[in-house]
Amino acid sequence: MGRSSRISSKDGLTKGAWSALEDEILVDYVKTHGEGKWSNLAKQTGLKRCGKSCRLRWMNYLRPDIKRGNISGDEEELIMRMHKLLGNRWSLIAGRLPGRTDNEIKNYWNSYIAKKAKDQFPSTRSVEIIDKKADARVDLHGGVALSSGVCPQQQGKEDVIQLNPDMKNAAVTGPLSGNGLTKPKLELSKSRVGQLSSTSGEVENTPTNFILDFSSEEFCNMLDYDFAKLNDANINELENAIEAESGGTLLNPPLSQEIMENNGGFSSSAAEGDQPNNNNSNMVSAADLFQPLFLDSNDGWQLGDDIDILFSN
DNA sequence: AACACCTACAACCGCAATGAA
DNA sequence: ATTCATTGCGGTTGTAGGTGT
Repeated sequence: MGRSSRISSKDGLTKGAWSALEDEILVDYVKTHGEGKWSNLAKQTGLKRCGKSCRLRWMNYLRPDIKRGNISGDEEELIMRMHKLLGNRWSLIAGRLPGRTDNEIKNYWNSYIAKKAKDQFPSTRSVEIIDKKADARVDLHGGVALSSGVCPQQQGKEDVIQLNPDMKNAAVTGPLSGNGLTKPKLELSKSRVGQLSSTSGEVENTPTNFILDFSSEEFCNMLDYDFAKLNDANINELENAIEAESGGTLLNPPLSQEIMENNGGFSSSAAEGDQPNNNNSNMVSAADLFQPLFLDSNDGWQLGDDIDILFSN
């Protein structure tokens, strides 16, 4: 499997599948010189491979401690849990699975777990959160983290909401643009981000600051919890909110003080390290959670494109 | 048997971070 | 402070082998 054709590039380097002889040269080199200095390898051994290719071959295939094939149930469970927590940070996930490479886990995820999860929740609403800045991505499917990238079976039906680039230091608000339910966008201002973060710790519990003080990970955790309980009623509410907001007017009142008080773990003090409160009786519904996202468009927010949330059927 | 399609996975690519010069 | 090389990461691609028709 994999690639087999051997190509010589313009600079005389070989690309494509590695031969047994090349592997042998690489292994011998690493035995003698240790890992690293990959660029020197080609020079010193005459191997017609770039350093990058050598490193990849060693890390993903030739390393003696690599465990190959048959990912166990325990490993799979761990991968799923880690992915739920970290998104597509394959190297971090691989770091928790001795002998497994990031490439292997990525391949396994893309070819097996994602499909399995899709099959498991074929008709459930899904939500995908993408933190482009942190390079984190979480797909929630009825509360279960799914795959990276493509949301299942709803191509052309995504609603996109773009949030601020850094949950810890920025507000989440702004006008929706786009064409209604098909692809609404939530926008924000990076200049405003600076203003708000400078008042952190002193600000009142406005809905904006409610979101403001969470790291993207904490925010994802909140969404994970809330969306496990997402039902048609608040899906509709959310969709109505998006539709109405496309006119650019204030749609929903801010989160009530009552909601804020009932969710002490979600207060602005979370910035100091509090974790989201997972007590059911104190849960904010998905619609409540997202109400603060739809604020007055006259605020002058500009586009920020570092975090996406996709709602999909 | 032949062909088309699917799956698994090795390898490549582009980008960002890091460190040395 | 800047430039450049190296390293590491995640996304994507290409292909052998498997499976279905």
